[in-house]
Amino acid sequence: MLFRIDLNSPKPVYQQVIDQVKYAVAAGRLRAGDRLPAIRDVATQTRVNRNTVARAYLELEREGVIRTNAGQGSFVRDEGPAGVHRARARRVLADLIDEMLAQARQFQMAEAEVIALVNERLSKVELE
Amino acid sequence: MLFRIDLNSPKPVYQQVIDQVKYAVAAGRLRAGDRLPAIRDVATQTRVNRNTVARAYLELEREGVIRTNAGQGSFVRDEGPAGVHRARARRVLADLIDEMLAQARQFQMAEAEVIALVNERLSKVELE
DNA sequence: TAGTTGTCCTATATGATCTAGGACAATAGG
DNA sequence: CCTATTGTCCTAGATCATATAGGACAACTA
Repeated sequence: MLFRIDLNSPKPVYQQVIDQVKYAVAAGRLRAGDRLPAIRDVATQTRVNRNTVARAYLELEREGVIRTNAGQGSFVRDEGPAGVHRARARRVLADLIDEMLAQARQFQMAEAEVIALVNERLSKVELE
Repeated sequence: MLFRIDLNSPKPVYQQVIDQVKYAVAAGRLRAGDRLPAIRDVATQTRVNRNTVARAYLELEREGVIRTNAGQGSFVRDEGPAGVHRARARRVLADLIDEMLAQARQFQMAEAEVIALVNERLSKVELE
């Protein structure tokens, strides 16, 4: 696992670390039990203060993505029963979609136009 | 035109004003030539400092959404030949869609599953 | 025992955001 | 001409999030 930090990004550094870990886990590049690099190592390599990296790891643990123990390091957690997370994921995504559709209605966009736009973005985003 | 400002939102107040004007224009609630409320009036009604509102109006003028003259006020600009407002609406919606797709990717959802979910919500939301 | 690791702590710096209010030119309407 | 309105410009300060800096310590490993 290596991090790419952009100091000029509007996104905070600690958030970039969080997102990159989450993405790596979702993409399968990091699997349950895999160890994350040590906070101080990440800090050195990315030239970021160690407290900033620690903040990211702390948040990741609070969200249940990793487990961490002093002296050992931080490790990707087991997923647990897949069905539960799956249902919750669907609910979260449905809310986002509803919000998007509400905006489309405000713009008086036709249904076909919205679908076309979704497909257009899908082809660009390269899902999975 | 009236504004709804949420001081607890992570989105800056001036950005909320900008977005609400843009959305109103894109949705057709504000049309070319329509006058925006005076900066000081908006500030009073929303209990926001007048400089904050002025910053939003300034940004809207720089983006070509409105034209403004001291002593007169601010007015929605003509669209021009290209359908600028329409294009802006598409961009706003594309951003929302991208955000949604990013979340879907985090959830490791297949493309087909996302599309199915969009269609499911579409049929419930009754677009237009 | 010595080194690694995560954690906690205080202190400081910076930038964005927001507030506060003074001052002024352009405009509109008597 | 006079007055009120409107947008604009200015300085000043408060607050918050982010990030840096480094000291200290407990848990763990070899």
